[in-house]
Amino acid sequence: MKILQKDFYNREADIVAQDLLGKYLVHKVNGIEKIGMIVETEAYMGPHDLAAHSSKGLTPRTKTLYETVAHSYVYLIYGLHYLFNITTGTPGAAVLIRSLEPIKNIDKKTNGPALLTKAMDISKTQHGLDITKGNLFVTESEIEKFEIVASKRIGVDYAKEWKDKPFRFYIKENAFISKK
DNA sequence: CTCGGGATGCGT
DNA sequence: CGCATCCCGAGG
Repeated sequence: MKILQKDFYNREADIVAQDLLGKYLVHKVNGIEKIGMIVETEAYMGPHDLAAHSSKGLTPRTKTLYETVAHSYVYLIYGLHYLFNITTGTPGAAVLIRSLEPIKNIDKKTNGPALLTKAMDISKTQHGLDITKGNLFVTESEIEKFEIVASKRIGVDYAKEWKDKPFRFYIKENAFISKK
């Protein structure tokens, strides 16, 4: 199946976030392909978006956000959970993958941003990788048409005028949406 | 060097 | 609702 290339990611984060729905996230681990269909995402638009890590400025942590397109941005939250993002066209912008529907070789829960990183074996080791080649990438799929729902993002109530913006996207009535 | 907070999940 | 439990950025 066709691997999504840089031109796909080199657009605004909210566009990429919606386009990623229904695509397959693939991670090859020890020769085994773990595959999940992306069913829920969130867009973080860039430094002006107060919910985005890049709004704190260019630091060692946010370097990948500023300087790459189509790379993985993985970080530890609350001291124990890894979250997986993909950098997009605007410097400082990224898409958070929030939920997957298990497709192949998945033996853990995937309906949440920290759950799917465990199930897909994604952690700090996978930070900063080029997502258009190597063992971690996203492919096209033959999923039929579906309806996209937009809503406010989760857990960003501190982000002032940005907290209620509709940058969370998910496939309507999919069973693997992260619970509210 | 300290200190505080955070894009969560789970059990109560 | 409380807890697990850690990295990073700001300030001294």
